[in-house]
Amino acid sequence: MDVNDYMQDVSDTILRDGNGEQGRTVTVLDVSRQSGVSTATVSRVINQSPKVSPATRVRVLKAIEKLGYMRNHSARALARQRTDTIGVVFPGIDSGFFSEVLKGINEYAVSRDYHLMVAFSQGDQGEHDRVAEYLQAGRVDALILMNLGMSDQFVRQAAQRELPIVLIDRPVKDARVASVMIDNRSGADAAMTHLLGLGHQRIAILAGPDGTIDAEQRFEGCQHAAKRAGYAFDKDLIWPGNFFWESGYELMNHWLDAGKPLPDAMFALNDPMAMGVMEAMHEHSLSVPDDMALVGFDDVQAARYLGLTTVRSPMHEMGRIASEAAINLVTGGRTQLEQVLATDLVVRRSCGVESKS
Amino acid sequence: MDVNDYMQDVSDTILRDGNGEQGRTVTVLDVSRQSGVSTATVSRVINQSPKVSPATRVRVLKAIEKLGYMRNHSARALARQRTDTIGVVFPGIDSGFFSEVLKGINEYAVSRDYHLMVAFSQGDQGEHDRVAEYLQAGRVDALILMNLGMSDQFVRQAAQRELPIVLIDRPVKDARVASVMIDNRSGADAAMTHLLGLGHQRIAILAGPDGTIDAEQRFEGCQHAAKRAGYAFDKDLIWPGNFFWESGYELMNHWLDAGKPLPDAMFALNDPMAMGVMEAMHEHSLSVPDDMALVGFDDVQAARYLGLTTVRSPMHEMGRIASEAAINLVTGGRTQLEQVLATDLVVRRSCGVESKS
DNA sequence: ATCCTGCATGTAATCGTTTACATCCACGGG
DNA sequence: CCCGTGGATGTAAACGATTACATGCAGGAT
Repeated sequence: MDVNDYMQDVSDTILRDGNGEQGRTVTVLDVSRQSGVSTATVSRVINQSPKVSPATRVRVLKAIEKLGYMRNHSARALARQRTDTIGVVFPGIDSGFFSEVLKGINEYAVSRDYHLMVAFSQGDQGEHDRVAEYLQAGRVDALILMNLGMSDQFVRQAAQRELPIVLIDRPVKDARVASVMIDNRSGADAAMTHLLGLGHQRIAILAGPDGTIDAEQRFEGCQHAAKRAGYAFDKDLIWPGNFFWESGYELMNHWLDAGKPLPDAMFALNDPMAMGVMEAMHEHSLSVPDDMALVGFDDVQAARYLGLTTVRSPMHEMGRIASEAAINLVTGGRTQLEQVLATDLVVRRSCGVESKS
Repeated sequence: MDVNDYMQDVSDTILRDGNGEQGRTVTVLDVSRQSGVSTATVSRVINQSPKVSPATRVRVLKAIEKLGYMRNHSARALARQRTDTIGVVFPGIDSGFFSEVLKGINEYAVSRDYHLMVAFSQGDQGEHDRVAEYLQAGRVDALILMNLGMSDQFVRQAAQRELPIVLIDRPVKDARVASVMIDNRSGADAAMTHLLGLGHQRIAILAGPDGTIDAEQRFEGCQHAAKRAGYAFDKDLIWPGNFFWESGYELMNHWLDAGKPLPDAMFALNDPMAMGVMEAMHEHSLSVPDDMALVGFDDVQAARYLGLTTVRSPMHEMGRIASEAAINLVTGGRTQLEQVLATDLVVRRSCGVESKS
């Protein structure tokens, strides 16, 4: 195949190619013929290699334009052994928290020309592993796991396959795994301190499910604040929530239906539960904050709509940081393996302090 | 390379391969050697071809197990000219509607062994096209577009590239493009009829942005119901919303701050706006439904939390149907190109009728 | 014994790029 | 006039699978 056969100016060639509406895919070979260079050079142009003379570069670019060439991802990935894609495992159930994180992940990924492949974890244990397995086999360059329930065993195993892994909202268990967390303790401490500062005497805690890091750390924050203020919890006022809206709704309904007296204030360890509590109270014609002050945690979108005082988790930033960590791990850039992001209290009307927005 | 050289039983071979912890990737060739067959046969086993004797099948499977082989996606995609992946373009801003649709898409896709690649459209026009361009070049087998603002031109263009496209919540403009819609008209009609049936005299409509299909169809539904009931709209009570929470919030605030009298009822053409209205009223110490009945549209998750009467859009099912259509288009299965899904009214307390949940 | 049939399997081309290495050429110094 | 140097470009071998086609073989019909 003598390339010189094609050594004619672009405008000379017969126009049978039309504007690329043909069925056959346009490849680098077509471009190389059209522009009279080798496929290697075409590839160099595509990949912005500096080792191409300006003249050939424009010739190739013209040919690309004319033929409507688009590079084939699979072939490229195969040759380069990278996919420019990061996989994200998304929890099946989501209260808006992870959706927001996902946006952050995406935003940064896009800025580095990476793409996102998402898989949903349906909740049950076996499913978790199966879902993440999808992402093996060279489909993605790195994995971001947003799922609290993912088994440690799996994480380690995956890490051994030389697949960089970033964990969100979950501690590291292994080297080779990066993690991005939020400062649950300080956040909970601040919220608790705020409630105590308002002079509330009987403060209830709507806790999270046992065994999850967030639930534990947030509770620790509460205890720490209480101790510092010399406040002692009433055991009866520590409710066993599970982080779902329903749990707040039902626990509060039971409490009220049983005719028990409301606490002065309640700190629900995440927003959905706080919203469940609000709803139950509303249905009993009780008012937040008049009958009970209420504080949540995370600042999901709906919290603002409901005027819920809460602790803001920097979801968007978590995503960005995780994305950055993942890509840096792939490209060999430096990365801090464990990052803890600050939280801050957002005061709205649900805690009884008047404030804008 | 004589395969007979490797014609020994698996258990005979030297165990220098360990359990696959080596750095080099395990390929079909490795498996073929290990099991004493050709790569073709290995491939046949992997792809569940029936043309393999049971004996060899187990031998190959053992080898795969032993070496920890995982097939390489890029190579497979390159050879088969399919990726088993469908791309989803997700709107940058989302009130929970599209997240839910996405879950539906995923659920069905998983059941057919397809994967999901997502891209976010950041809102501005140019971005839309750029984002969807990602998904070209053989990265995905089909595209599901959830974005209202995607330009028609782009859609047609993409359709010409033989890439099956499914539009969600947006009408077809071209053959070769499937679409999944909801029955906005009937839904709005039902909501309006409900409000009229409750005897409300002054009913406000919080409309959607001009030019979007949903907004138009929903409004038509209102008009239809009104005409049938012999009810005439007050022009002043048709508010120009834009489907965002802020729009409901601000319009209601302005109205109240101006000291104008509340309507008897309001139908916000989507939930976020209804929630904005609720919030504004709440901040003015007004009650829904006592001071004004309120109905929304879509039944996003938060609607339930707020006791908002609304029209349910079958988001999950839309996703499922879209996913099914996309995959069927790829695999050549039959597909109905335009599907309209039914909506139904969900009565909660915001319209003044008492009812459970 | 011969031939045909059909199943199980192997051979090798192919998918579209990338990239290490080889080549070619022009230019400047000696 | 020769040679070394370096920049621009070409050659061809990967990358890891799939698959059309060829082959070999066993068994039944004749």
